[in-house]
Amino acid sequence: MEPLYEPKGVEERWQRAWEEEGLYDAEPGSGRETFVVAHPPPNVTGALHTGHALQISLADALVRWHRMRGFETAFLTGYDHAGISTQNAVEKHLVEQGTSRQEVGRERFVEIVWDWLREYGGTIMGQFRRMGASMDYRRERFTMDDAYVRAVMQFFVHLYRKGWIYRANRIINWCPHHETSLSDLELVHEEVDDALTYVRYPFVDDPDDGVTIATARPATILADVAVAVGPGDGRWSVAVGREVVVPFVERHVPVIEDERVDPEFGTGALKVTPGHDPLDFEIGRDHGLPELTVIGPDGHMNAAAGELAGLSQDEAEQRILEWLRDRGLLVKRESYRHAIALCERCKSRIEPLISLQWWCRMEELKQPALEALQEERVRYHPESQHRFAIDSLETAPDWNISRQIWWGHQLPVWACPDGHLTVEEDEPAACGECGSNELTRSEDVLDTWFSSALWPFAILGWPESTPELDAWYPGALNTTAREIIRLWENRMIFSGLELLHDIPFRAVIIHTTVLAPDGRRMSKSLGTGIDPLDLVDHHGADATRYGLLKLSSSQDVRFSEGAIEEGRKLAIKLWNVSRLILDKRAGQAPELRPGETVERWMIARLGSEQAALEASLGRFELSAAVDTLYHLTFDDFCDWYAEAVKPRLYEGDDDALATALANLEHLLKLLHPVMPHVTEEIWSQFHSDRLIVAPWPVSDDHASDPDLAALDRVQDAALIFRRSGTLVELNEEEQRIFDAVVKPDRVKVDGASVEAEVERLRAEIARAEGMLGNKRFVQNAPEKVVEAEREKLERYRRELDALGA
RNA sequence: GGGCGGUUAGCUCAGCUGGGAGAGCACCUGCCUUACAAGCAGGGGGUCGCAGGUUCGAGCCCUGCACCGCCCACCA
Repeated sequence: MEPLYEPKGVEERWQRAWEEEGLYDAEPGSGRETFVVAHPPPNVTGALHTGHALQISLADALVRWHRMRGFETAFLTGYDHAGISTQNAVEKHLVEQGTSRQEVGRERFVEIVWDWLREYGGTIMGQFRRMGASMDYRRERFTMDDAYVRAVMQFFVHLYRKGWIYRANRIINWCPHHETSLSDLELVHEEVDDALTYVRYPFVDDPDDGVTIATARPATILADVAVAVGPGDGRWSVAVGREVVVPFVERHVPVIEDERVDPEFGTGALKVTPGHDPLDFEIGRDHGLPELTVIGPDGHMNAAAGELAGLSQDEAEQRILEWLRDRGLLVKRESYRHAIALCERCKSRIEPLISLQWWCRMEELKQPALEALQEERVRYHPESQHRFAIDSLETAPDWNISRQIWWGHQLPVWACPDGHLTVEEDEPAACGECGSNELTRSEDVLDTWFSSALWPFAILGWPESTPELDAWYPGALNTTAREIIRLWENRMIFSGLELLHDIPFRAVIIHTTVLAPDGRRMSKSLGTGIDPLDLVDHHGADATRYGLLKLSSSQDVRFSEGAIEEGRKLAIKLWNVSRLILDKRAGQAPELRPGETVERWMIARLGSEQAALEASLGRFELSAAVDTLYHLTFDDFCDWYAEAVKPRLYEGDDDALATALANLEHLLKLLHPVMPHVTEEIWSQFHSDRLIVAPWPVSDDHASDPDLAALDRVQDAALIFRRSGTLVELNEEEQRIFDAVVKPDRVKVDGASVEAEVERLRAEIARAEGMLGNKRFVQNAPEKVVEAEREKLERYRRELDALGA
């Protein structure tokens, strides 16, 4: 074996071999128990980021573990068309080429997107491979594949026919740049310095008096239809029921009472603008107020704004403020810092606009999903996220599923000139109501998440009945980030239950958010991102996987390269200890033939640590799993076992060699799910088959206690010797281990430290005696705790004896 | 404003149902020991955010406070 392990090259070679040899492939109908993971599809234009890398490390470790355990394992992948994000990228590209979406038109634009995707899309799958993700890449799916589109259409028609999809004017979040509506979940909020303007609205019957309101958006005054005050607000009781004059447009509107008005804010009086504010919209609906619109889809003042039509909102605001000043109605302006909504893609300020949109009723759809969550047929991990998921679903508002963009699944809705709507999966020949054959298709496309919601079964061929669907639904688990719970996870669950009457997966693993080293969120725009491919380049995919898993213990964690370096050290250590054993192999076959204490001890340790590892993996606690592997390898396998048997390996002891090979095999298997490449490379040195499909060792969680404890005396002796230079009496076999591992003739010991050691032991003894002398402790503490304390006391006394004190 | 999480060694973090305060990195000391100096062995370093409470016993449980982060959110 090469003295130095170089992951680069080796890793890529195995990635190719595994895939070419079909070892990632899954086939339905094997009859074996299945383990299916429909991995979250990355955006087709996306590049690997830390979140993906962690997600893959996590899912792939569990997948590889199950594959070795003999499950029929399907790790499925593909791409999401990512409507707005992809459209953005292509639009930017068009602008660079001196044209625009509007200029080329819709049909041509969609063609260009496809061309563009063929050229620039899909790079991320190569990056998944580079992480070692053992996905069945042959089965890659895309949410815009013909078959997938049919699934989406069928879902829409299904919901429509059940009466759960409807069209309604609602106030929506409008992005003036993209000229589309956005769901609440596609917004970001940002604090800005603004002004709060106090304006007096004169009473109709007493123009010298009036109601003073506060507004952050004077331009919307033109669309005011009422002034609202809190019920029973003494300050304004004289105003309620009277009419006031809306400035500039001089409209007469009522003063109403509504409990949604916050009396603490401003003057306690709110101008009601249903056309341009979500809260006002609700108030307007409840009070039967008109809904006026003075701002158009482009964010400028529209025709209804009269002489201000065509102006930007800022310009309109200036004109209105002038008007108010001239008439003494401008009470004051004060600086005001507040959060406003922005489009998460282009950061344009969101316009709340009234618009005709398609909605999906949640009331009925979510019920079975809620039951599934409450009964824990689907479980989110960790538990706190389970509660959050239930709460999110309970409070889920109706879902705005239409988008006014061009890239996506066009709604299967056709209108005739009379405005009748026909909803069919395929283009109908004639209007379902009047028979007109002059049909035009709705220009809207569906929210990207509407198609994502079908991912776990649409990729298996639904709505067709396929062997894959039959064998692999429901799947085992899904991994994702916290913020995706509402957007995706919950929606997959209710969609699966609605269409297939079964949950899509049993577990959802909500993974850690990896923050930048300074504690901020990793983001391209902040420049705080860490490119996982750089990590892979420098340290290897194994080390990167290990490191990310190591970091994945809590909800949020700061990235630190130290974790990755730890992984790299582990790979190197494993490589080197393998060289020690394998370089002496000379054709010897692995076989457990333990002759000495230290060998039985190592076998027992492998068994007990395997049990610990399996427990951690079973709980999806990969951080703990990785920690177990590290210490098993370094402390037990290398520092004790390998050191102890080394002399016998050099003597050419066949039993020791065969046993060492078998123990190495065991260790490689345990490490493979986390560090697949280096383990496979070592495995290949003494096997012709592949570790990736080697059987997982038979679980041995009751490794015998005597074997596990066999080295206790030697390890104690080593500690005493290294600290104080005192040799403890050992039996012959223990002495051999001691000599091999501790190498006492090579250790220089500072005699003065005997004193310190005696001191330490006396202190420990005093502490233990104190505890055991405390009657309350002895009476109340669990028996095993007291017993452990007694054993400790005895051991300290023995050690003190051994030091001759 | 709501939800979740965090505050433990210089740094990044473990610490399960209360009973020895830990790991990795960094630092110090000694070792080129025939797998590994990308290594081995040893060591220093922490009133476990603050204040109370429960308990024989609290990093862990309870109450309050402070600070930090993430997610969510219609205070005009």
